[in-house]
Amino acid sequence: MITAAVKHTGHRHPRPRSAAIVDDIIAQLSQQGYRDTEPRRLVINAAAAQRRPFTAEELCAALPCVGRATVYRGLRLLVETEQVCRVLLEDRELRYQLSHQGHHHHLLCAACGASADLANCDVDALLQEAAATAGFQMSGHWLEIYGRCADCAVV
Amino acid sequence: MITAAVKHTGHRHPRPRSAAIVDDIIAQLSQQGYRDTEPRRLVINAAAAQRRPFTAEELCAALPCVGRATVYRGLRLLVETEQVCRVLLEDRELRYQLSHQGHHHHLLCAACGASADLANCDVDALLQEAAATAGFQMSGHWLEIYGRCADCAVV
DNA sequence: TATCCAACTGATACGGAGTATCATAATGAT
DNA sequence: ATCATTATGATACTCCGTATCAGTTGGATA
Ligand SMILES: [Zn+2]
Ligand SMILES: [Zn+2]
Ligand SMILES: [Zn+2]
Ligand SMILES: [Zn+2]
Repeated sequence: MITAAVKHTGHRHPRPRSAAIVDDIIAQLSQQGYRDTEPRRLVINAAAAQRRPFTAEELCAALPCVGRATVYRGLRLLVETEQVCRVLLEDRELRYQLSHQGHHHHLLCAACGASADLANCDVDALLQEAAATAGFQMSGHWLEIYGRCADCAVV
Repeated sequence: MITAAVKHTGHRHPRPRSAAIVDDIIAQLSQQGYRDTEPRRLVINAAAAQRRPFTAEELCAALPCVGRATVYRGLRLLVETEQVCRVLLEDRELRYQLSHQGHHHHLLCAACGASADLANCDVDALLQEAAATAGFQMSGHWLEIYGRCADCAVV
């Protein structure tokens, strides 16, 4: 049986490191009028525990006590509030990962599944310009980068 | 209306303008060992008749006499042989369009659904470089650009 | 032209991913 | 403690795409 993460609010026992993340996200959601519920915390906690971009179904499997619809709703909310990013693999499988805020793109390793952020990249400006040259007003874009991370690189 | 260059192959009755396209694609497929079949021609013809990126289901609806599985298989083959591109909309809906060969990206208009190609863009080199800086070996990428085409631009 | 096999087709059924519904439960403001 | 609002979860559903498989067709060969 799983010993559930007990909610410690201000006493001596240290909580799992992800607890701070969960609290932070819950706080952000509260600010926007969303409630602090047990299933929602479980979803956030499970998402934070993943080491790789994960699928909604993986989260469902990791949370047998949370309804499937609730997991999907939770993820959708987290994406809407930009706490979680969507990641699209080459085979169009949709995965998620905790967001590091701000606009960025993902370097996705085909070998180990790792995801790294590519920020501070002027791709966006370049695209904007290239689009404008074609008389196109760019309002957004979707960019995923596939390959191999440093650890999995082929010599 | 656009008067297309009709390919006259030695007889008097002009065929629909798309016939040349169909013949060309069928020829390419034949070269690779794929057969020239009636349903396959119908799929290619219907694809060529679309003015906007289209969904597989739209093609099925346009081809009631062709089995659904055949339409899907036909599209898959056309994508594999690079006669057709996949286009991913912002809501992750998958659409297709005849390919203009070579690597390129799409400028997708949210207002009218039009798609224009963005070629001759050095985004790829920039990405490659940015990825390399992060120790990442880029092998591919997915990029779609959303916004408004010249006709639908907001002043 | 007849033969023959691999490729193709289409009806059907299946599976995965995500959402609509709706009765019930929990939250948090008062 | 009350109560309106929001959230939950079981279920059923839709949508997209694919596996299956018996029957058909294309086209190479003779
Ligand atoms: Zn981006
Ligand atoms: Zn890796
Ligand atoms: Zn591309
Ligand atoms: Zn437009």
